[in-house]
Amino acid sequence: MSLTRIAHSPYTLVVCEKPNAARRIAQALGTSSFKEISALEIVGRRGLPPVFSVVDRNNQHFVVCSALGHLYGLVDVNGNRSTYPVFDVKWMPILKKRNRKGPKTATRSVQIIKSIFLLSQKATRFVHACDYDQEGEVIGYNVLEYACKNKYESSLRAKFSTLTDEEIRNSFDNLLKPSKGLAGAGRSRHMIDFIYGVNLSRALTQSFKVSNDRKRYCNLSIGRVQGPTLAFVVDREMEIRQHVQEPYWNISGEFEKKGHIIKVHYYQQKISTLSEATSIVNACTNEDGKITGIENQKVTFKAPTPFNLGDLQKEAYRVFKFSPSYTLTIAEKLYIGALISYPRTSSQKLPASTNYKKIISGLSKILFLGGTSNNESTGSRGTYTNLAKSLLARDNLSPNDGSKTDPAHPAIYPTGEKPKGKLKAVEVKLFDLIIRRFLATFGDPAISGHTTVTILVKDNYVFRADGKKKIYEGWMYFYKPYNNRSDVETDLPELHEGDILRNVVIRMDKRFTQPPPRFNQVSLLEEMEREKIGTKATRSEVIETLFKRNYISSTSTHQRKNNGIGGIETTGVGFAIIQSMRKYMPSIVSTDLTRSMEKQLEHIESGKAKSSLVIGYAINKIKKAVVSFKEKETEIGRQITDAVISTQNKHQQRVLGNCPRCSKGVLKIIRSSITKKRFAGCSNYSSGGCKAIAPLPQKGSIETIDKTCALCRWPVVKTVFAGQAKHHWEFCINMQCPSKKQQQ
DNA sequence: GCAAGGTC
Repeated sequence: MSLTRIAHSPYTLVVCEKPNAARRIAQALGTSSFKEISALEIVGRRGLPPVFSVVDRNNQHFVVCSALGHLYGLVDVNGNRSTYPVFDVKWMPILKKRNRKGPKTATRSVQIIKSIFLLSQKATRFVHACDYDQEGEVIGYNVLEYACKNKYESSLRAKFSTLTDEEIRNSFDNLLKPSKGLAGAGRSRHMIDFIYGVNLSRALTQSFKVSNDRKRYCNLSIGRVQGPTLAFVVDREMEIRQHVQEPYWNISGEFEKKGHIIKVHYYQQKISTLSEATSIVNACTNEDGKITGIENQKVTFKAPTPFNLGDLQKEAYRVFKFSPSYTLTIAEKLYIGALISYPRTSSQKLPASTNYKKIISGLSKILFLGGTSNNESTGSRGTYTNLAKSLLARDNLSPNDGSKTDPAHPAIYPTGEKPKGKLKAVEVKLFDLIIRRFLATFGDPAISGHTTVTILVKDNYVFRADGKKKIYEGWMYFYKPYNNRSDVETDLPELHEGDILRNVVIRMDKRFTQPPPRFNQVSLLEEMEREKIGTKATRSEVIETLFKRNYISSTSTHQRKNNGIGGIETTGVGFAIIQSMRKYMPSIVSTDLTRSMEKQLEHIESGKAKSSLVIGYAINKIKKAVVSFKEKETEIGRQITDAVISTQNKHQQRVLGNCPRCSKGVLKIIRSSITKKRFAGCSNYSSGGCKAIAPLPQKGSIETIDKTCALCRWPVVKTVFAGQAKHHWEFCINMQCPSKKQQQ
């Protein structure tokens, strides 16, 4: 341990939230002597956040250390997961891994805490320099209170919103008092979420256990964010089921001028009765039209805004069909590879201090060999060389910043670094999307011309024809493979007011009103954003949890409509959970809990309310709910149990689906007596000689999800690897499926 | 094998 090496002079210990921030802060503060000390020298362990020793402009000595997000979390003092209610909780170092056989092993958090403790021993002053938000305040509070031993009150707070040299130096020149209110509010938030979530989750799990005589186990959960999110899906499901289709009629037709066919539609989009529609069609059939108006409009589309995490997730879903959590996982890898900036941001703004030209010329050197299908690279030059050139030729570059901000991080942008190793195909895809989006934010507005022609038939019936033409490509040049608006131009011939058009045909189509579309992963995420539940970094995880618990599932292929692929529907379990919660703890499934909690926390923050009282109130409420829940335990359990068991049975069945080859048998999971490996084979093999066969992964559980591949009609199944339920994987079992060829 | 929130 070489604490002696840094402790020649008295120093201020600076506590940061994450290693990156520590490095930036040390760089900004330090003058010439910038020293990095490995954790190996402090606690004898590698792989922990580095510590920096710097001397600033005023010759003050700083030692900058870092947490790794939350190092402390709440634990149930009792520790028995099957008892509830539990109100006796305390803050403890987060222990993630434990040895299966032996005692708990010290984790990374414990090692970091130990190293910060040692550094704190010789510090004369403490600066809290975590992100300036509620969670950041808590992270620093816990480090200063527990690791540094009661130093929060005497510490000073560095307040900055971006990690630029200027802001950091400025914040250290103007250190504030710690925000006790903010820390109290944050810690209360943890407490309330724990008390509600853990107690109700245990209550649900227990009720299932007792009502099936403890034969089966099913992990059920609910919480302040899970509850309302599940309720969104359940309520939408109800709306869809209760929807009554109403018919309406659409009238369209074709006119002709000098051999050009012009498609027209009746000005009124929906005609509600058959008689009205018929009378219009009858009246207009074979009647020529006269142009009474031509309106030309120039429509401009501003460049897109820089990505924040939500925007990136939406776009990656739209163009690649990546689920939001998958996108975050890939983005994290790109971030760790130093290819993009920090992805968990809600900001749509790029800092003015960014050296755009440097990044862009860096990007122009990147070349994806056969990576993206859509580069316009020429010869051996980089994938983005041409795009970069056209931007670098400009005098000044300013991105089209959006309105959303983030206290801790700028929008997502590529760093301009070249990938060090070979990227996976999905990483290339997401990286390409981020690069092109970044380039496109500097582009000019795109302009297209829209023409609306009004056609009158028998002086009484109004039809319209629309034309669309690209006038100026602007930013779309950079974002080409991913442009949303259809590039299809609808051409109109040259037309003038007063022109007579020959009537070719007028027709009507019967349509029906549609129920609202099912949520997909992205629209559910958007709903959570709108209702302000969860955070940018956790929303997609919560959706994954609902899948993992079998509360929600992807709709079967044949049911896919409206919003296309990946609709989410609720399962029987999801229904049962929401029903029983609505009965016994209605606030947990509505967004009210979040709303009222936020209000209480604001009061704590401003000093108007005491956190102990707010938490006491929450405890009281949960106590009452738990009592009435326990009384009805068997009754609730029965409701949930039926749903759980039928879902479990469904998932455990060995039949994967109908055999697409012989259409008589079913594909079943079979274990080979020779190789002991499992595979899918047709039940019609011995009697009918059907040789349909497909390999299956040998590890993990295989679940049927009532889904058939859209391309080859073979069953689609889901595998979950033990302990990694988050990363379940759906695939068509047919090795010859065209979808597998497309992916190569 | 319980929440939600940080970060790797």
